[in-house]
Amino acid sequence: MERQRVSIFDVARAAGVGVATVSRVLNSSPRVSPTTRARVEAAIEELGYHPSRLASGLSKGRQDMIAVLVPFITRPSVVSRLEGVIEVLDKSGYGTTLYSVASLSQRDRHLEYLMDRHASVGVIVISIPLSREHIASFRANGVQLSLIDTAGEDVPHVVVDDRVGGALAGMHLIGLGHRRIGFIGDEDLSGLGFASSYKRLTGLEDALVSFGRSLDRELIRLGPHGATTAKEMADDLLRLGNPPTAIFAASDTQALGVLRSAQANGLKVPDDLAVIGFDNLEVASIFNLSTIAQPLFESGVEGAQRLLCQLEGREVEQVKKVLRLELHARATTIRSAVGPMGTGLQRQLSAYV
Amino acid sequence: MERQRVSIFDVARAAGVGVATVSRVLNSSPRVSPTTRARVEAAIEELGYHPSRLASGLSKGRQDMIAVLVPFITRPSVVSRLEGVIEVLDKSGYGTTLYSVASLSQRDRHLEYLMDRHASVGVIVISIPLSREHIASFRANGVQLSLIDTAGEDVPHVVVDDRVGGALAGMHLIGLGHRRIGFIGDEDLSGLGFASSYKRLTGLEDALVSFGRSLDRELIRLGPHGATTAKEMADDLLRLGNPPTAIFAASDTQALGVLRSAQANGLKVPDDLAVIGFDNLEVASIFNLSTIAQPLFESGVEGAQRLLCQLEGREVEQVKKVLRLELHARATTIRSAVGPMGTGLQRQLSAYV
DNA sequence: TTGTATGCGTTATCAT
DNA sequence: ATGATAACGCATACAA
Repeated sequence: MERQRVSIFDVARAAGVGVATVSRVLNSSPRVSPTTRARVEAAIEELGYHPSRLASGLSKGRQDMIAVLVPFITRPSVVSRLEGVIEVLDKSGYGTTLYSVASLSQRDRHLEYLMDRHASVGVIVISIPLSREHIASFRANGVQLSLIDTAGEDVPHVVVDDRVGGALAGMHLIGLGHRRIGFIGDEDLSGLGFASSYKRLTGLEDALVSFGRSLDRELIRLGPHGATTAKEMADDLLRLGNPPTAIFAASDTQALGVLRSAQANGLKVPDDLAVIGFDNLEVASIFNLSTIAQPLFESGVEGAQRLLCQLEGREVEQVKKVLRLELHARATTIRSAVGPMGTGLQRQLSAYV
Repeated sequence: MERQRVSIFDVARAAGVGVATVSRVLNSSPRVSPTTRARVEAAIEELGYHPSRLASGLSKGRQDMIAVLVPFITRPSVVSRLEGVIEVLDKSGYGTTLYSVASLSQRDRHLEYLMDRHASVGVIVISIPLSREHIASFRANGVQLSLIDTAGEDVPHVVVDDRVGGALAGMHLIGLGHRRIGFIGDEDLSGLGFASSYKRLTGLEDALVSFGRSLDRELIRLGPHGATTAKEMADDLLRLGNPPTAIFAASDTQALGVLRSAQANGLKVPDDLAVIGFDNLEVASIFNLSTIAQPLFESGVEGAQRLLCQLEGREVEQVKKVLRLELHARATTIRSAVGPMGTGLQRQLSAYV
């Protein structure tokens, strides 16, 4: 048999006060004398009382919940960001609700629900582009918004410059003498409009153009995100009559597939093929993979803090916050004593952007 | 300015009916005539009405929310499970709330909150051991429970037999002629009581004992989960006067670290050192890593389905569901034409358990 | 089949 | 400083 819920009324009776006083104690209002406060707190402890968020939310007209909208929770980069978000939210007193979206319809369904102030006070969106209308609706409904890895007009967002990141990778490879540079990136099958892979490619083009060269369409392969498909695309590239001498992968996960392809094809890295990724996941340092590092966890922390900031009524000082990218040149682009899996001297050319 | 919320009352007025009728339509009660139903639905559409989960929950005495308790969201294995859970929950009509726990105090805080029927109708716990008292409390409060990768008396749970998995790995290595087998696993710093690493070690011991041998404590290293620390532990093992000829890592992530260590130390895999992992993450197939495969995503799907089953009032047919483990013998234990990173013949000895 | 009225557990507005 | 009471939006027992 389920025990009866102990309500604010029970506490009030036990403490010999009115419900309003108990409510004041709960919300730490200053307008209550120390003695009664103590009595109430004792009663709360005694009865093992827990306030109902439901009732509180209904009464206040909004729920003390923060929703987090994420795509493809399988991707390590998304998970790292989410981790940062949770870290902050967890000690904030707000509950965290997770909404995973993998398709347009799912996105719209979730967004429509989240517009409701009864659902959450604030929403954190990770890597999912929002339309002007979406943002306007949130605003109209009084639901705060904080964006991570995606931009939005007049909405606090924390991003990196993917295009600059791509250029960084390109410059690095060009500086090493590479002229035929392949690219392996994402094809956006979901229709959600992920742009980071494309932006990184554009950055690569920037780098090439600045050296009087241009992007070779033949050396570009786009496909579903993942190491396995990346390997297949790299195989494809390496089978070309005039294959690339370097490959820039839009993520470390994909770079792993490229690495795998190189070895399967008997190519030495970085001599026969140079490889650079993006993200700087743990696996990158393990495999001595050159990469463009971006602060994933920090982006989550930052995004969550900015939402909390708004909820406290403070203005976010810097609506658009750009996090730094950093080139980590390791053994898959730079020859060292021991090769890409070795422990040789690991040069970290940190190019701060 | 925030627009006024449209409530069930507005809909009732617009449709010229009572609120109860609207409520019946919303909850698809059969006790409403087709014509009025149509009128009400039209009004709902017209006004863009969305029922408030808050109010509904308060009225019903419980929220249509399902909480998911997860540890270390960074681990790919946990993420895969969570992915499965979300996949199912997402099309169930319930909301999904995520609670991440990394410490004992965090676990207790979250559990205490989740006991509340106002917080959620059901709770899914991933990989976190629950005490008898915890389980009893959930039951007393009428909150349904479903466990994944952790056991519980009389509570539906889906698990694998980690000990058998360890034995499987052990038998495989022993069968290949290895006698000095090292183990690299997790040290449970959190105090939460994760046991899978330990169970896998016990399984390895079972295998050794069945061959008249015993576990060599000298060859065991436990440390914080991660590829980097695993590499360090492997380095340590390989520096031994009489180093192991094979290493069983408690997870693929850790096996990656071992692989890295082997190459850094100039050891050929699998000739100088055989390596086997656990989980069969995507990275395992990419790197041709031998491993004990467990159905991670499926465990999430199964766990979520079992909770939904209970919520529909049906009994879960099989309280303890054991998922199958499978040995994938690949190039890090079995010599092939191209070695661990190659694409040679990939034998998959599937030992169903 | 449909409408009325009450309760769910809080917060907030009044009084006192 | 404190207490009584009206919302909050919905579900449901009861009445019609």
